[in-house]
Amino acid sequence: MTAVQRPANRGRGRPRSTEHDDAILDAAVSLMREVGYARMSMEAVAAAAGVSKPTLYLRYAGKAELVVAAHERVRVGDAPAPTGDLRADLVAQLRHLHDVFARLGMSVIGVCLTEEESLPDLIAALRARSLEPGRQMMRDAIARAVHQGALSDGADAETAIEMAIGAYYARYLAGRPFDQGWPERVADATLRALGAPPA
Amino acid sequence: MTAVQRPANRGRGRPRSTEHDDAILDAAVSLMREVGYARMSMEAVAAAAGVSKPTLYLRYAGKAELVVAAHERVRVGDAPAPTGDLRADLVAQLRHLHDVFARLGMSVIGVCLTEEESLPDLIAALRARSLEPGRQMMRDAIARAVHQGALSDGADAETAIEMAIGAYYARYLAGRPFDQGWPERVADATLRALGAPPA
Amino acid sequence: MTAVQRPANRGRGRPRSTEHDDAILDAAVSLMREVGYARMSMEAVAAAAGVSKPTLYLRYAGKAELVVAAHERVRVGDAPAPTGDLRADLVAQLRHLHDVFARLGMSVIGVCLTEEESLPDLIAALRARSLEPGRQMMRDAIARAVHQGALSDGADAETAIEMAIGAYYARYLAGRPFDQGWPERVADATLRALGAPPA
Amino acid sequence: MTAVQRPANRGRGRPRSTEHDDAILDAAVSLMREVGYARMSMEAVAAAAGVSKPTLYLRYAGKAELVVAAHERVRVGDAPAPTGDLRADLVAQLRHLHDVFARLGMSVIGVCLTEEESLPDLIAALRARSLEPGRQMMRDAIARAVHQGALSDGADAETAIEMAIGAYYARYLAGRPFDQGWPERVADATLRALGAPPA
DNA sequence: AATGAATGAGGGTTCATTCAT
DNA sequence: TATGAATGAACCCTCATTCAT
Repeated sequence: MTAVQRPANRGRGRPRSTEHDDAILDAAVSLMREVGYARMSMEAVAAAAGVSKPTLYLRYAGKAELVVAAHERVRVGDAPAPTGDLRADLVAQLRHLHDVFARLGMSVIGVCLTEEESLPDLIAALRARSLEPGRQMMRDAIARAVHQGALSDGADAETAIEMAIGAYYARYLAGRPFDQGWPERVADATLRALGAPPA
Repeated sequence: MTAVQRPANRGRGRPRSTEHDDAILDAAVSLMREVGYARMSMEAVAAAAGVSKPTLYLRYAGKAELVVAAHERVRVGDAPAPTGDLRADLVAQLRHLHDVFARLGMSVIGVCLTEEESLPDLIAALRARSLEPGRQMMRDAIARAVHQGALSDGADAETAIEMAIGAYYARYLAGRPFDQGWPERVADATLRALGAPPA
Repeated sequence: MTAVQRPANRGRGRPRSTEHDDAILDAAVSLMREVGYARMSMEAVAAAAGVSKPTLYLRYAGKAELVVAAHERVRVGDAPAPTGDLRADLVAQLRHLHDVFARLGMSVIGVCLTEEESLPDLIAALRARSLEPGRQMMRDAIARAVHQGALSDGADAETAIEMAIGAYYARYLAGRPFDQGWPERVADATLRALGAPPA
Repeated sequence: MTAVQRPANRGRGRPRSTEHDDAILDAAVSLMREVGYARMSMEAVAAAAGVSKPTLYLRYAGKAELVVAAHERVRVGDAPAPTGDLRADLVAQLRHLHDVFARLGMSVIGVCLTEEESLPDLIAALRARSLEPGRQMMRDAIARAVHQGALSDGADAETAIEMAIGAYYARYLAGRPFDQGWPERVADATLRALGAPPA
C-alpha cells in the first residue's frame, strides 16, 4: 500500500535515518517484551523511538510487519564456543539459553503462541533466528561426541535435545527458580538420556 | 479489585442464574483459546454466553477476574490410571498431556507468559489446576517404580519430569508434528535419564 | 458487525434516547450540507449532536450508513397544494423546489455526484425522498391539465419536466441569482414546451 | 494562498520540466474525476504523474491551487460547427454536452457544489472554461436563427438555454439513461419553448 | 529542480466499563 | 437480576505539508 523497505533509492533524496531504523526496532522489541503484541501501540513505539508515527509506516506496512521485522533482527548473541567436552558444552549452552530468554523475554514466546494464527511470520522468525540455531548447537556438540567415540551412535539425539531445551520452558512455566546447579542437572540427565556411560 | 463472586445474597432477591454462570465461564475459556486475552472482548463473551455485558460485571469485577475465574474451573480431565509399569504410565501421561493442551489450547499458555505481570493470577490458576497435577502424576509413578525396586532411589526425578514435560513445549514451539511414536521416544529417554536399567 | 437499528428490544433495558436519535440525524444532515461527506467527521457529528462517538456506532454500522439514514429522513416538506391551474401549479412547485434546495443544500447534490460509486445508497435515498416526488407532482399537474382539456395529450411531459427542474441546477451552477420572476419565466417556457396555447 | 506559478526564474538555474507540468495537471484531473477532491491525495497525484510530492509544491501552493489550475486547463473540446439550422445545432450541442461530461465526469460538478465555499475558484474555472462557452454557443445559434427570421425576436432565450442544458443535469441525477433520441427530444422542446413555429 | 524522509493533526472504529430502566 | 444505552480512552492508520539532501 505504502512505500516500504528502502525502494530503489539511487542515492537521491534525503537518506533514511539509520538511527531511526535502529531506534524503531529496539523500541518494538522492548515494548513487545514489556506488554506483548496486542497492547503494544504504534504510538508507544514511535514515542519510545523518538520518531513520529508516519515514520514507522514509511518503513513498515503495519504493526504486524514491524514486529516481525523487529524480531528478525534479534540475535542469539555470542554462542558459547565448543570445548570438545559434551557435558561442558551442554552446560554452557543451557546457561546461554537462559541468558537469551532473559534478554528476549519469555513474553515474546507467549506472543508467538497466542498470535500463532494471526501472526505466523513472527514465530517463523523466532524459529529461524533463535530456536533453531540453539538446537543446532546442541546437535553439533552431540555429533562431535559421537565422532570422538564418547557417545555411541544411534542415540535419539533429537528427543534428548527437545527435552533439554524444553526443561527450560517447563521450569519457567512452573515458576521455579533457575538456581545455580540447574544447567548441570539438566546436562547430566541429558547425557543419561543419550546413553552416555556414567562419568 | 477482587472478584465479586456472590456477595451475601442471603436468599433474598432473585437468585443468580447458574446456567448463566456456566455459560459465561465456558464462553470465556473458548474465546481465550481462540483469540487470546487481549482480543477477547467482554462483548464477545457476553454474546457467546447469551447474556448482556452487565451480567458479566455483576459476577466479576472486570475482564481479568473473569478469565482467571474461568481458568480456575478448567480441569485436567480424566487422568490415566496408573498401571504399575513406569514406562506405560509415562507414555499414557505424555499422551494425556497432548490431549490436555489440544483442548485447552497452547494459546492459553501464551497468554500466561505474555500477561505474567499483568495477570499473575492466571498463571497461578493454571499451575494449580493443570500443570502441577500433571507433574504430581509423574512423581507418583516414579515413586511407585522406586518402591517396586524397578528404579534406584536417588534419581533426579524432578529434572527428569521437567524434561519430559518440557519436551512437549519445545516440540510445539519448533513446529514439529506430534507423530505416533513421540510419547514412547520421550518415555524411553526419560527412563534413561532416571537411570533405569535398559529393558 | 455491531448491533444496529433497534434489534428486538422487547421493552427490556434502558430505552434508546429518541432525542439522541434526532440530534444525531440532524447533525449529520447539517454537517453534510456544510462540509460534505468526506470532511464530515464522526467526531464532529457526535459533538454537534451532544453524544459520544460510540453512541453513533450503536445506531449505525459506520459513517456511510449514518449519512444515508440521515438523508432518508429528509422530507420534501409541505408540497404546494394543486390549484387546478397548471401555470400556477408549476410556479408554486418551482418556488418549492428552490425552498427545498435552500434547506437541503446543493452541496448534498454535490456529494451524491461525487460519491455516486462509493455511496450509491445516498443518491438512491435522495431520489426516492426528494427528487422523484418533485417530478411526480409535476406529472400530476400536467395530467390534470390534459384531463381538463387545457393541454393536448401527446405532449412530451417527461422532457418538459426534466427541463423545468433542470433549469434550477443549470442556473445554480452558472452562479446566477434566483430573482423574483424566475419561477414564472420557467413555468411559461415549460408551458410552451408542452405545446400549451398562448395565454 | 496564491499559486506559485513560475516565479521570476529569469533563465537562471535548471528550468522546470514542462513534461512534469503536463503530467501533474493530467493526473490531477484524472484523480478528481475518479475519487473527488477530498479523497484525491497529493501522494496519488505525484505517483500518477511520476514525480515526487515536493515537485507538486514547487509549482502550486497547495492541493486547492493544484486542482484549480488543473481544471483551468480543461477544454470543452471541439465544439460542433454551426450549420445554420437551429434544431440541428441544438441537437449537436446537446450531444456535445453529453460528451463533455462523459469525459470530465459529473463528479467534478459534484466537487464544485460540495466545495463551493472552500474552493470557489474551482467552480469559477469550470464556469469560465466549460459552462459559459456552452451557453454562448447556444446563444449564438439562437441569435443566428433570429437573424435569419426563423425565430421571432423577444423569445426568452436565456431561460430556454438554462432549461435545455439543465435537462442534462436533471436526467443524470434521476439516474435515467441518455438514450438515442434524448438530444432531439430536448431540442424540440427547446424550440417550442422559444416559440418557434411547428416544423 | 527534484528527491525521499519526516511530521502534526486528525479520521474511523473498538473496547472495557458504567448508567438507567 | 438482567437488560440495552452510553461513554472516555485508545488504537491503527492516512494526509497535506515541510525538511534535508
